[in-house]
Amino acid sequence: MAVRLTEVEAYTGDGSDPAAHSHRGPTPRAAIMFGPPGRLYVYFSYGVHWCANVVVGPDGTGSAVLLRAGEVVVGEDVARSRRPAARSARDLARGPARLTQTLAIGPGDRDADLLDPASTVRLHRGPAPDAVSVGPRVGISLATELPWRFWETGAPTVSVFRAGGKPRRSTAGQDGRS
DNA sequence: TCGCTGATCATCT
DNA sequence: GATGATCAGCGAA
Repeated sequence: MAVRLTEVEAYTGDGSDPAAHSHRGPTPRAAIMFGPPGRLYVYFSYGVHWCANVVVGPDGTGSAVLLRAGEVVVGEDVARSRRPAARSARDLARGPARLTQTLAIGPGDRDADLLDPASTVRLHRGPAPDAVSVGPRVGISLATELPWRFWETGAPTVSVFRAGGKPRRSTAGQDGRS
């Protein structure tokens, strides 16, 4: 089956991005981010979900692109069987954990080479979208000022913006969430 | 459609 | 011992 990506976020390990898993160096979890580009970085989120990233940049950079959303273009029946909770086609891969569920990506796909035709998960280049929008990343509480989320303008599968979890005391931003 | 809450655990303090 | 790069289900508007 295949999904066309409609929304992604960038994270860098060069020290300027405290929201990145690689920000504290190559810990066991983030080690794959520091490896060669084109590999899959998979992490377990909130004790419930798996999310997928594509490692990018020169070896050792610790940078990756989080796959946030897409639309199913091949194999919608398979996607539906994997995500019975989806109420509409656009919910099949709308959000990073839903995307991995639809693609059946999990811990077994860690460090998969996305450019190797023999891999179970692969990344292909598709036609460029008509327009791309840029804005703040979703669901993080650090470095919210970096406009490192990119999505296809107008795509119905794009995540609704949410500010990060609980406010982090260091930065000035004090919203009323508790 | 919006807002809230529970689930559940690897990672880091 | 606290905290998330989240989602689904619920009730209310």
